[in-house]
Amino acid sequence: MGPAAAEGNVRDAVIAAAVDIVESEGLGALSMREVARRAGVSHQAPYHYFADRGDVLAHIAIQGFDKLSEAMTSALAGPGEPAETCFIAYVNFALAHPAHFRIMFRPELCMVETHAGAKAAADRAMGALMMLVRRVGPADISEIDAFDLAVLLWSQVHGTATLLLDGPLSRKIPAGRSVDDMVASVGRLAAAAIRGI
Amino acid sequence: MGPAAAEGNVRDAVIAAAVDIVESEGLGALSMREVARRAGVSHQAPYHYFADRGDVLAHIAIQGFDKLSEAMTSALAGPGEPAETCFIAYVNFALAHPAHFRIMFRPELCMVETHAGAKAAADRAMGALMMLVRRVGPADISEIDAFDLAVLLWSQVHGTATLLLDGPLSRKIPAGRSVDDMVASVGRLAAAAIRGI
DNA sequence: GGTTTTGCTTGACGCTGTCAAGTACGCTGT
DNA sequence: ACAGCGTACTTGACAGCGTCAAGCAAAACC
Repeated sequence: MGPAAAEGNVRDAVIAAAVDIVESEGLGALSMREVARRAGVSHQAPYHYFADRGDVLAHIAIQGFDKLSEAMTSALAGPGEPAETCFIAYVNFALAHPAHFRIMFRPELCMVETHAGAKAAADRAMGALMMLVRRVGPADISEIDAFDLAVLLWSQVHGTATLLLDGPLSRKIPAGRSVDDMVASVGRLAAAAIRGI
Repeated sequence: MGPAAAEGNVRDAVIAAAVDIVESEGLGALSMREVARRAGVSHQAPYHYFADRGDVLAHIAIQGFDKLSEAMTSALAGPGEPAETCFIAYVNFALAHPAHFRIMFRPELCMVETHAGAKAAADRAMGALMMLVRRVGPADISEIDAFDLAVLLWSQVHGTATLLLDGPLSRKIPAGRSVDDMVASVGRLAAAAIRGI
């Protein structure tokens, strides 16, 4: 098979290997030495590109926040009820990129509090969310109310995503019910709830 | 100061030390050897009571799920709009017991999927939630709709709690706004949204 | 063509979780 | 009284981890 770092870039191979491990073996199996092994380089090679383990995870988080921002923005640009399409886009992102999503919201892993790049990427994602609030909220909404509505919306969709991904929810889905169906149904419920405020 | 395992029980001291470490230093600083050190025992003493590291964390999760069930149940029994009081009880539990809460919803840590006791405790908490759904939902609600409503409620409150605890939310709260105020306000919004469905 | 920089590798350190063995002590049966 | 035994640990060892330090071939630069 040869080294996994097929085309040139060790930097990308390291990130890809880390994502791969988390997706196939879980967060608990993630170690930098295993990442290096899977990328086909020595155990210290990753540290030529990243300051430390946290820096690697921070860059995975950045990648994730950017993908999420893009997914939300294009969902907003498309047709359909904005709250509902955004809801589905957010949850689908989490289910399609579980490794990114899990790392993004683990501050002790991705150092989103202290890592400048990760913080900026998270803020960009928050921006996409605020666009949604401006779309679904009343035109004359106050600053405070807009913030509360943003929290409500974000909490709703983030809660669904985390409960599906890491919570007891995935085990609880009634037989014969597809995840997509349930997500869409809860998305409709959420959109209706927001409209009813 | 002498050993931290003041009164008798090493078992309890181990759990308390682990919770203490996570609360003061964060999840990243949690190691069984540090736990043992802080409990004033040898590095292997904890393994006399727990099968392995995961088993310790599973018992912390059990403690957490039981505390959460109790908080939800007594919120439901008390006066006030059930959705709103439960919302506040859930979020307050997360903020008051951050170590428990963080561990409870990290399957790779607390083995909630494979650990029988932890699974059972999580199911008991789900039961408390279902009681809430029966209270706030229409009397003739169908099985499927009750499930979707439960997901909506739980997602809402769980999302708020995780975003406050580990997400970018805690950094975003506008100046002069207390967390309690915001939680209560979002709780009212959520209750209104549920009523409006 | 010598020197610096880049892109790694190899080696070492202390810390980790866990397996294995040892030790001190209270109970129990005779 | 005392051997035998389970309980409640301790001590020791091991491989794997993240990271600091040094080395080293090849490319880039002057």
